[in-house]
Amino acid sequence: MTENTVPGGVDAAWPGGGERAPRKRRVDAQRNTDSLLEAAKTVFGTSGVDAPAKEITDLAGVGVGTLYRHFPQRSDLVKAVFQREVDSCADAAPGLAAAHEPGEALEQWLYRFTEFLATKRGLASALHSGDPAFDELPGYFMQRFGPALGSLLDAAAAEGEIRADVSPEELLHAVGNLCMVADADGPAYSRRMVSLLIDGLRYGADKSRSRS
Amino acid sequence: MTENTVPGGVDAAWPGGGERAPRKRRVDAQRNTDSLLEAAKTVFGTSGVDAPAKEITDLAGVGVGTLYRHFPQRSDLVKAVFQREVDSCADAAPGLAAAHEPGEALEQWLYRFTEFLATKRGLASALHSGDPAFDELPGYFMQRFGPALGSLLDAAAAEGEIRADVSPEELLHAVGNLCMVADADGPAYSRRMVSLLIDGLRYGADKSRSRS
DNA sequence: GCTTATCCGGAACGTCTTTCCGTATATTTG
DNA sequence: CAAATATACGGAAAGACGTTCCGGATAAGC
Repeated sequence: MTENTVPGGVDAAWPGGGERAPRKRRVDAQRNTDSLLEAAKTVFGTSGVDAPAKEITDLAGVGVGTLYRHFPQRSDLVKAVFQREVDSCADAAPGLAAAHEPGEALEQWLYRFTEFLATKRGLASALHSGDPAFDELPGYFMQRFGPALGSLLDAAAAEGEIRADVSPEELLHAVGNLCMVADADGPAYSRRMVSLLIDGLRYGADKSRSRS
Repeated sequence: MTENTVPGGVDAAWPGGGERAPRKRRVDAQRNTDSLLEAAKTVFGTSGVDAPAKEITDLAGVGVGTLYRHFPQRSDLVKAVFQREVDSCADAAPGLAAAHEPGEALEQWLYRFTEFLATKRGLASALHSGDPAFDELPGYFMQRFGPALGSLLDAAAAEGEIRADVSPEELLHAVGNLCMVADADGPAYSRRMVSLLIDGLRYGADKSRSRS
Protein backbone atom coordinates (compact mmCIF):
# COMPACT_ATOMS: atom_id res chain seq x y z
CA MET A 1 0.00 0.00 0.00
CA THR A 2 2.60 2.55 1.08
CA GLU A 3 5.30 1.74 -1.39
CA ASN A 4 8.42 3.77 -1.03
CA THR A 5 6.68 7.05 -0.56
CA VAL A 6 8.97 10.00 -0.43
CA PRO A 7 7.33 12.83 1.45
CA GLY A 8 7.02 16.13 -0.25
CA GLY A 9 5.54 16.27 -3.70
CA VAL A 10 2.04 15.30 -4.72
CA ASP A 11 3.30 12.86 -7.26
CA ALA A 12 6.95 12.41 -6.42
CA ALA A 13 7.68 9.40 -8.54
CA TRP A 14 11.00 8.54 -7.11
CA PRO A 15 13.03 5.71 -8.47
CA GLY A 16 11.07 6.19 -11.65
CA GLY A 17 13.43 7.35 -14.37
CA GLY A 18 16.67 5.96 -15.68
CA GLU A 19 19.07 8.12 -13.66
CA ARG A 20 21.96 6.52 -11.87
CA ALA A 21 20.30 4.94 -8.87
CA PRO A 22 21.95 6.67 -5.89
CA ARG A 23 20.82 4.08 -3.40
CA LYS A 24 17.70 2.44 -2.12
CA ARG A 25 15.58 4.31 0.38
CA ARG A 26 16.25 2.93 3.83
CA VAL A 27 13.43 0.91 5.28
CA ASP A 28 13.55 2.60 8.68
CA ALA A 29 13.13 5.94 6.98
CA GLN A 30 10.05 4.68 5.22
CA ARG A 31 8.73 3.15 8.42
CA ASN A 32 9.20 6.36 10.36
CA THR A 33 7.55 8.41 7.67
CA ASP A 34 4.55 6.12 7.87
CA SER A 35 4.46 6.27 11.66
CA LEU A 36 4.57 10.04 11.55
CA LEU A 37 1.77 10.28 9.06
CA GLU A 38 -0.35 7.91 11.09
CA ALA A 39 0.35 9.77 14.31
CA ALA A 40 -0.22 13.13 12.69
CA LYS A 41 -3.57 12.01 11.36
CA THR A 42 -4.64 11.03 14.86
CA VAL A 43 -3.29 14.11 16.58
CA PHE A 44 -4.69 16.47 13.97
CA GLY A 45 -8.07 14.96 14.65
CA THR A 46 -7.62 15.27 18.41
CA SER A 47 -5.83 18.54 18.94
CA GLY A 48 -6.10 20.27 15.59
CA VAL A 49 -3.48 21.00 12.97
CA ASP A 50 -1.64 23.33 15.33
CA ALA A 51 -0.94 20.64 17.88
CA PRO A 52 2.59 20.62 19.36
CA ALA A 53 5.10 18.70 17.31
CA LYS A 54 6.15 16.75 20.37
CA GLU A 55 2.72 15.23 20.68
CA ILE A 56 3.06 13.80 17.21
CA THR A 57 6.60 12.53 17.58
CA ASP A 58 5.83 10.89 20.92
CA LEU A 59 2.87 9.07 19.48
CA ALA A 60 4.95 8.03 16.51
CA GLY A 61 7.76 6.85 18.81
CA VAL A 62 10.27 9.03 17.05
CA GLY A 63 12.58 11.93 17.81
CA VAL A 64 11.70 15.47 16.83
CA GLY A 65 14.67 15.57 14.48
CA THR A 66 13.09 12.83 12.43
CA LEU A 67 9.92 14.80 12.02
CA TYR A 68 11.74 17.86 10.77
CA ARG A 69 13.94 15.91 8.40
CA HIS A 70 10.99 14.32 6.66
CA PHE A 71 8.69 17.31 6.90
CA PRO A 72 10.75 20.50 7.13
CA GLN A 73 7.62 22.63 7.20
CA ARG A 74 4.43 21.99 9.02
CA SER A 75 2.52 22.50 5.83
CA ASP A 76 4.45 19.57 4.33
CA LEU A 77 3.07 17.32 7.00
CA VAL A 78 -0.43 18.67 6.63
CA LYS A 79 -0.32 18.19 2.89
CA ALA A 80 1.02 14.66 3.21
CA VAL A 81 -1.66 13.64 5.70
CA PHE A 82 -4.34 15.16 3.56
CA GLN A 83 -3.16 13.40 0.43
CA ARG A 84 -2.77 10.14 2.24
CA GLU A 85 -6.37 10.25 3.35
CA VAL A 86 -7.58 11.36 -0.04
CA ASP A 87 -5.76 8.42 -1.56
CA SER A 88 -7.13 6.02 1.00
CA CYS A 89 -10.67 7.12 0.32
CA ALA A 90 -10.34 7.25 -3.44
CA ASP A 91 -8.63 3.85 -3.56
CA ALA A 92 -11.56 2.30 -1.72
CA ALA A 93 -13.74 2.75 -4.77
CA PRO A 94 -12.50 -0.19 -6.91
CA GLY A 95 -12.87 -2.61 -4.01
CA LEU A 96 -16.43 -1.53 -3.34
CA ALA A 97 -17.23 -1.71 -7.03
CA ALA A 98 -16.02 -5.30 -7.10
CA ALA A 99 -17.86 -6.35 -3.97
CA HIS A 100 -21.30 -4.84 -4.52
CA GLU A 101 -23.91 -4.05 -7.11
CA PRO A 102 -23.14 -0.70 -8.75
CA GLY A 103 -25.83 1.21 -6.91
CA GLU A 104 -24.85 -0.26 -3.57
CA ALA A 105 -21.18 0.38 -4.27
CA LEU A 106 -21.93 4.00 -5.03
CA GLU A 107 -23.88 4.40 -1.82
CA GLN A 108 -21.19 2.74 0.27
CA TRP A 109 -18.49 4.88 -1.20
CA LEU A 110 -20.39 8.11 -0.60
CA TYR A 111 -20.71 7.14 3.07
CA ARG A 112 -17.01 6.50 3.13
CA PHE A 113 -16.56 9.91 1.59
CA THR A 114 -18.63 11.58 4.31
CA GLU A 115 -16.37 9.98 6.89
CA PHE A 116 -13.41 11.45 5.10
CA LEU A 117 -15.02 14.88 5.22
CA ALA A 118 -15.80 14.52 8.89
CA THR A 119 -12.11 14.38 9.77
CA LYS A 120 -11.36 17.52 7.82
CA ARG A 121 -12.90 20.09 10.11
CA GLY A 122 -9.58 21.26 11.45
CA LEU A 123 -8.00 21.25 8.05
CA ALA A 124 -10.67 23.33 6.39
CA SER A 125 -9.62 26.54 8.07
CA ALA A 126 -5.97 25.82 7.37
CA LEU A 127 -6.71 25.21 3.71
CA HIS A 128 -8.55 28.49 3.40
CA SER A 129 -5.96 30.41 5.37
CA GLY A 130 -4.45 31.82 2.23
CA ASP A 131 -1.15 29.99 2.72
CA PRO A 132 0.08 29.32 -0.83
CA ALA A 133 1.54 26.03 0.38
CA PHE A 134 -1.97 24.58 0.22
CA ASP A 135 -2.90 25.88 -3.19
CA GLU A 136 -2.40 22.54 -4.87
CA LEU A 137 -4.63 20.57 -2.52
CA PRO A 138 -8.04 21.38 -3.96
CA GLY A 139 -6.74 20.32 -7.35
CA TYR A 140 -5.46 17.07 -5.94
CA PHE A 141 -8.79 16.53 -4.26
CA MET A 142 -10.67 16.70 -7.57
CA GLN A 143 -8.01 14.87 -9.50
CA ARG A 144 -8.34 11.84 -7.26
CA PHE A 145 -12.00 11.90 -6.34
CA GLY A 146 -13.32 12.87 -9.77
CA PRO A 147 -12.32 9.64 -11.55
CA ALA A 148 -13.03 7.50 -8.49
CA LEU A 149 -16.58 8.68 -8.19
CA GLY A 150 -16.93 8.89 -11.95
CA SER A 151 -16.42 5.19 -12.49
CA LEU A 152 -18.92 4.32 -9.75
CA LEU A 153 -21.40 6.73 -11.27
CA ASP A 154 -20.92 5.35 -14.75
CA ALA A 155 -21.34 1.77 -13.59
CA ALA A 156 -24.54 2.56 -11.72
CA ALA A 157 -25.88 4.57 -14.63
CA ALA A 158 -25.06 1.76 -17.07
CA GLU A 159 -27.16 -0.58 -14.96
CA GLY A 160 -29.95 1.94 -15.04
CA GLU A 161 -29.89 2.25 -11.27
CA ILE A 162 -29.44 6.00 -11.27
CA ARG A 163 -29.92 8.83 -13.65
CA ALA A 164 -27.06 9.49 -16.02
CA ASP A 165 -26.92 13.26 -16.12
CA VAL A 166 -24.93 13.98 -12.98
CA SER A 167 -21.21 14.71 -13.16
CA PRO A 168 -18.82 13.49 -10.47
CA GLU A 169 -17.66 17.01 -9.84
CA GLU A 170 -21.04 18.43 -9.06
CA LEU A 171 -21.92 15.51 -6.85
CA LEU A 172 -18.69 15.91 -4.91
CA HIS A 173 -19.46 19.56 -4.42
CA ALA A 174 -22.98 18.83 -3.36
CA VAL A 175 -22.00 16.24 -0.79
CA GLY A 176 -19.15 18.41 0.38
CA ASN A 177 -21.36 21.41 0.97
CA LEU A 178 -24.01 19.28 2.54
CA CYS A 179 -21.61 17.90 5.12
CA MET A 180 -19.93 21.24 5.73
CA VAL A 181 -23.10 22.86 6.93
CA ALA A 182 -24.49 19.67 8.41
CA ASP A 183 -21.56 18.46 10.47
CA ALA A 184 -22.56 20.54 13.45
CA ASP A 185 -25.55 18.23 13.78
CA GLY A 186 -23.45 15.12 13.97
CA PRO A 187 -22.36 12.41 11.57
CA ALA A 188 -25.73 10.68 11.64
CA TYR A 189 -27.33 13.76 10.20
CA SER A 190 -24.76 13.97 7.42
CA ARG A 191 -25.45 10.38 6.58
CA ARG A 192 -29.19 10.91 6.32
CA MET A 193 -28.74 13.90 4.08
CA VAL A 194 -26.47 11.96 1.79
CA SER A 195 -28.83 9.03 1.56
CA LEU A 196 -31.52 11.51 0.62
CA LEU A 197 -29.25 12.69 -2.16
CA ILE A 198 -28.75 9.15 -3.38
CA ASP A 199 -32.46 8.53 -3.47
CA GLY A 200 -32.64 11.63 -5.59
CA LEU A 201 -30.20 10.08 -8.02
CA ARG A 202 -32.26 6.91 -8.20
CA TYR A 203 -35.46 8.77 -8.80
CA GLY A 204 -34.57 9.72 -12.32
CA ALA A 205 -33.11 6.34 -13.19
CA ASP A 206 -33.78 4.69 -16.54
CA LYS A 207 -34.80 1.29 -15.23
CA SER A 208 -35.40 -0.02 -18.75
CA ARG A 209 -31.68 -0.36 -19.12
CA SER A 210 -31.37 -2.68 -16.14
CA ARG A 211 -30.11 -6.15 -16.84
CA SER A 212 -30.42 -7.80 -13.48
CA MET B 1 -14.22 60.36 20.08
CA THR B 2 -12.49 57.87 22.29
CA GLU B 3 -14.00 58.81 25.55
CA ASN B 4 -12.90 56.79 28.47
CA THR B 5 -13.09 53.49 26.70
CA VAL B 6 -12.49 50.51 28.86
CA PRO B 7 -11.30 47.58 26.80
CA GLY B 8 -13.18 44.37 27.10
CA GLY B 9 -16.91 44.36 26.62
CA VAL B 10 -18.87 45.41 23.60
CA ASP B 11 -20.78 47.97 25.55
CA ALA B 12 -18.87 48.29 28.79
CA ALA B 13 -20.55 51.38 30.13
CA TRP B 14 -18.14 52.21 32.84
CA PRO B 15 -18.86 55.01 35.19
CA GLY B 16 -22.45 54.56 34.15
CA GLY B 17 -24.49 53.51 37.13
CA GLY B 18 -24.83 54.94 40.58
CA GLU B 19 -22.30 52.72 42.31
CA ARG B 20 -19.65 54.27 44.49
CA ALA B 21 -17.28 55.81 42.01
CA PRO B 22 -13.98 54.06 42.74
CA ARG B 23 -11.84 56.57 40.95
CA LYS B 24 -11.35 58.13 37.58
CA ARG B 25 -9.57 56.16 34.90
CA ARG B 26 -6.00 57.33 34.60
CA VAL B 27 -5.28 59.27 31.46
CA ASP B 28 -2.10 57.38 30.68
CA ALA B 29 -4.05 54.14 30.78
CA GLN B 30 -6.52 55.52 28.27
CA ARG B 31 -3.74 56.86 26.10
CA ASN B 32 -1.95 53.55 26.05
CA THR B 33 -5.02 51.53 25.14
CA ASP B 34 -5.59 53.92 22.27
CA SER B 35 -2.00 53.58 21.12
CA LEU B 36 -2.28 49.81 21.32
CA LEU B 37 -5.47 49.71 19.33
CA GLU B 38 -4.02 51.98 16.69
CA ALA B 39 -0.82 49.93 16.49
CA ALA B 40 -2.71 46.65 16.47
CA LYS B 41 -4.89 47.81 13.61
CA THR B 42 -1.78 48.60 11.56
CA VAL B 43 0.09 45.45 12.46
CA PHE B 44 -2.93 43.22 11.88
CA GLY B 45 -3.17 44.65 8.41
CA THR B 46 0.53 44.15 7.78
CA SER B 47 1.38 40.86 9.44
CA GLY B 48 -1.99 39.32 10.14
CA VAL B 49 -3.78 38.76 13.42
CA ASP B 50 -1.10 36.30 14.57
CA ALA B 51 1.66 38.87 14.47
CA PRO B 52 4.11 38.81 17.40
CA ALA B 53 2.96 40.83 20.37
CA LYS B 54 6.29 42.63 20.50
CA GLU B 55 5.66 44.11 17.07
CA ILE B 56 2.51 45.72 18.36
CA THR B 57 3.93 46.99 21.63
CA ASP B 58 7.00 48.44 19.92
CA LEU B 59 4.87 50.33 17.44
CA ALA B 60 2.69 51.57 20.27
CA GLY B 61 5.75 52.59 22.28
CA VAL B 62 4.65 50.53 25.23
CA GLY B 63 5.86 47.57 27.26
CA VAL B 64 4.46 44.10 26.78
CA GLY B 65 3.06 44.14 30.29
CA THR B 66 0.81 47.00 29.30
CA LEU B 67 -0.57 45.06 26.40
CA TYR B 68 -1.43 42.08 28.57
CA ARG B 69 -2.99 44.15 31.30
CA HIS B 70 -5.40 45.84 28.94
CA PHE B 71 -5.97 42.85 26.71
CA PRO B 72 -5.34 39.64 28.68
CA GLN B 73 -6.27 37.51 25.72
CA ARG B 74 -5.39 38.03 22.14
CA SER B 75 -9.01 37.70 21.20
CA ASP B 76 -9.75 40.71 23.41
CA LEU B 77 -7.45 42.80 21.30
CA VAL B 78 -8.87 41.45 18.07
CA LYS B 79 -12.38 42.15 19.21
CA ALA B 80 -11.52 45.67 20.33
CA VAL B 81 -9.83 46.52 17.04
CA PHE B 82 -12.74 45.10 15.13
CA GLN B 83 -15.29 47.05 17.08
CA ARG B 84 -13.27 50.22 16.86
CA GLU B 85 -13.23 49.98 13.10
CA VAL B 86 -16.88 49.06 12.90
CA ASP B 87 -17.68 52.11 14.99
CA SER B 88 -15.48 54.33 12.88
CA CYS B 89 -17.18 53.20 9.71
CA ALA B 90 -20.71 53.30 11.08
CA ASP B 91 -20.17 56.74 12.64
CA ALA B 92 -19.15 58.13 9.27
CA ALA B 93 -22.72 57.82 8.05
CA PRO B 94 -24.27 60.89 9.71
CA GLY B 95 -21.46 63.12 8.47
CA LEU B 96 -21.90 61.95 4.91
CA ALA B 97 -25.64 62.34 5.17
CA ALA B 98 -25.20 65.95 6.24
CA ALA B 99 -22.67 66.78 3.54
CA HIS B 100 -24.24 65.23 0.46
CA GLU B 101 -27.47 64.53 -1.29
CA PRO B 102 -29.03 61.32 0.04
CA GLY B 103 -28.11 59.23 -3.01
CA GLU B 104 -24.57 60.54 -3.06
CA ALA B 105 -24.24 60.01 0.68
CA LEU B 106 -25.36 56.42 0.29
CA GLU B 107 -22.85 55.80 -2.45
CA GLN B 108 -20.01 57.40 -0.51
CA TRP B 109 -20.77 55.40 2.55
CA LEU B 110 -20.88 52.12 0.68
CA TYR B 111 -17.42 52.85 -0.71
CA ARG B 112 -16.28 53.56 2.80
CA PHE B 113 -17.80 50.24 3.79
CA THR B 114 -15.88 48.38 1.10
CA GLU B 115 -12.68 49.89 2.48
CA PHE B 116 -13.64 48.59 5.86
CA LEU B 117 -14.14 45.14 4.41
CA ALA B 118 -10.84 45.27 2.59
CA THR B 119 -8.94 45.44 5.88
CA LYS B 120 -10.74 42.42 7.26
CA ARG B 121 -9.10 39.72 5.20
CA GLY B 122 -6.95 38.52 8.05
CA LEU B 123 -9.79 38.73 10.50
CA ALA B 124 -12.23 36.71 8.45
CA SER B 125 -10.46 33.42 9.07
CA ALA B 126 -10.09 34.23 12.76
CA LEU B 127 -13.78 35.03 13.07
CA HIS B 128 -14.73 31.76 11.46
CA SER B 129 -12.20 29.76 13.43
CA GLY B 130 -14.89 28.55 15.80
CA ASP B 131 -13.40 30.37 18.77
CA PRO B 132 -16.41 31.26 20.94
CA ALA B 133 -14.69 34.50 21.91
CA PHE B 134 -15.75 35.91 18.56
CA ASP B 135 -19.35 34.81 18.68
CA GLU B 136 -20.64 38.23 19.53
CA LEU B 137 -18.91 40.05 16.70
CA PRO B 138 -21.30 39.27 13.86
CA GLY B 139 -24.12 40.54 16.03
CA TYR B 140 -22.24 43.74 16.78
CA PHE B 141 -21.55 44.13 13.10
CA MET B 142 -25.25 44.11 12.24
CA GLN B 143 -26.26 46.10 15.27
CA ARG B 144 -24.04 48.98 14.24
CA PHE B 145 -24.21 48.81 10.46
CA GLY B 146 -27.90 48.03 10.18
CA PRO B 147 -29.16 51.36 11.54
CA ALA B 148 -26.31 53.31 9.94
CA LEU B 149 -27.10 52.04 6.48
CA GLY B 150 -30.82 52.03 7.21
CA SER B 151 -31.00 55.79 7.73
CA LEU B 152 -29.05 56.46 4.53
CA LEU B 153 -31.31 54.09 2.67
CA ASP B 154 -34.45 55.68 4.04
CA ALA B 155 -33.28 59.17 3.20
CA ALA B 156 -32.43 58.22 -0.36
CA ALA B 157 -35.69 56.34 -0.77
CA ALA B 158 -37.65 59.31 0.60
CA GLU B 159 -36.11 61.48 -2.08
CA GLY B 160 -37.10 58.93 -4.66
CA GLU B 161 -33.48 58.40 -5.63
CA ILE B 162 -33.53 54.67 -5.08
CA ARG B 163 -36.09 51.97 -4.76
CA ALA B 164 -37.61 51.50 -1.34
CA ASP B 165 -37.86 47.76 -1.09
CA VAL B 166 -34.33 46.88 0.01
CA SER B 167 -33.49 46.24 3.63
CA PRO B 168 -30.17 47.34 5.13
CA GLU B 169 -29.41 43.80 6.18
CA GLU B 170 -29.71 42.28 2.77
CA LEU B 171 -27.68 45.07 1.21
CA LEU B 172 -24.94 44.60 3.78
CA HIS B 173 -24.86 40.93 3.03
CA ALA B 174 -24.81 41.51 -0.68
CA VAL B 175 -21.94 43.97 -0.54
CA GLY B 176 -20.12 41.79 1.94
CA ASN B 177 -20.33 38.71 -0.22
CA LEU B 178 -19.45 40.68 -3.28
CA CYS B 179 -16.25 41.96 -1.77
CA MET B 180 -15.37 38.64 -0.18
CA VAL B 181 -15.19 36.87 -3.49
CA ALA B 182 -13.99 39.92 -5.37
CA ASP B 183 -11.14 41.06 -3.18
CA ALA B 184 -8.65 38.84 -4.91
CA ASP B 185 -9.07 41.04 -7.95
CA GLY B 186 -8.15 44.19 -6.10
CA PRO B 187 -10.02 47.05 -4.48
CA ALA B 188 -10.80 48.71 -7.80
CA TYR B 189 -12.78 45.66 -8.81
CA SER B 190 -14.75 45.68 -5.55
CA ARG B 191 -15.56 49.30 -6.10
CA ARG B 192 -16.86 48.72 -9.60
CA MET B 193 -19.04 45.87 -8.42
CA VAL B 194 -20.52 47.99 -5.69
CA SER B 195 -21.24 50.88 -8.01
CA LEU B 196 -23.03 48.40 -10.21
CA LEU B 197 -25.12 47.44 -7.23
CA ILE B 198 -25.94 51.06 -6.52
CA ASP B 199 -27.05 51.61 -10.08
CA GLY B 200 -29.30 48.63 -9.56
CA LEU B 201 -30.86 50.37 -6.58
CA ARG B 202 -31.46 53.51 -8.63
CA TYR B 203 -33.04 51.65 -11.46
CA GLY B 204 -36.21 50.90 -9.60
CA ALA B 205 -36.46 54.35 -8.05
CA ASP B 206 -39.76 56.19 -7.80
CA LYS B 207 -38.67 59.48 -9.29
CA SER B 208 -42.11 61.00 -8.88
CA ARG B 209 -41.40 61.41 -5.23
CA SER B 210 -38.33 63.57 -5.86
CA ARG B 211 -38.49 67.12 -4.62
CA SER B 212 -35.26 68.60 -6.01
C1' DG C 1 2.44 68.38 49.12
C1' DC C 2 1.18 63.95 50.69
C1' DT C 3 -1.16 59.52 50.34
C1' DT C 4 -2.75 55.94 47.76
C1' DA C 5 -4.78 53.45 44.11
C1' DT C 6 -3.51 52.56 39.64
C1' DC C 7 -0.50 51.74 36.01
C1' DC C 8 4.00 50.99 33.62
C1' DG C 9 8.05 48.47 31.89
C1' DG C 10 10.65 44.76 30.99
C1' DA C 11 13.02 40.86 33.23
C1' DA C 12 11.93 36.15 34.05
C1' DC C 13 9.77 31.85 33.07
C1' DG C 14 7.57 28.25 30.36
C1' DT C 15 6.24 26.33 25.91
C1' DC C 16 6.97 25.25 21.28
C1' DT C 17 9.72 25.34 17.03
C1' DT C 18 13.81 24.52 14.59
C1' DT C 19 18.70 23.48 14.04
C1' DC C 20 22.68 20.73 14.71
C1' DC C 21 25.73 16.97 15.29
C1' DG C 22 27.54 12.68 17.49
C1' DT C 23 25.86 8.10 17.22
C1' DA C 24 23.52 4.18 15.11
C1' DT C 25 22.25 1.31 11.31
C1' DA C 26 20.83 -0.16 6.65
C1' DT C 27 22.89 -0.94 2.29
C1' DT C 28 26.49 -1.92 -0.64
C1' DT C 29 30.86 -3.76 -1.84
C1' DG C 30 34.69 -6.96 -1.80
C1' DC D 1 30.56 -12.39 6.17
C1' DA D 2 33.01 -8.15 7.25
C1' DA D 3 34.32 -3.65 6.16
C1' DA D 4 33.01 0.70 4.21
C1' DT D 5 29.92 4.42 3.71
C1' DA D 6 25.80 6.75 2.77
C1' DT D 7 21.81 7.58 5.24
C1' DA D 8 18.98 8.26 9.11
C1' DC D 9 18.11 8.69 14.16
C1' DG D 10 17.59 11.01 18.66
C1' DG D 11 17.67 14.46 21.62
C1' DA D 12 20.34 18.47 23.36
C1' DA D 13 20.70 23.25 22.40
C1' DA D 14 19.38 27.56 20.55
C1' DG D 15 15.89 30.68 19.26
C1' DA D 16 11.30 32.76 19.17
C1' DC D 17 7.18 33.85 21.24
C1' DG D 18 3.53 34.18 24.83
C1' DT D 19 2.54 35.14 29.49
C1' DT D 20 3.34 36.30 34.35
C1' DC D 21 5.07 39.07 37.91
C1' DC D 22 6.61 42.78 40.66
C1' DG D 23 9.58 46.92 41.93
C1' DG D 24 9.21 51.40 40.62
C1' DA D 25 6.65 55.40 38.64
C1' DT D 26 2.76 58.49 38.36
C1' DA D 27 -1.89 60.36 38.18
C1' DA D 28 -5.94 61.19 41.19
C1' DG D 29 -7.88 62.63 45.43
C1' DC D 30 -7.44 65.24 49.63
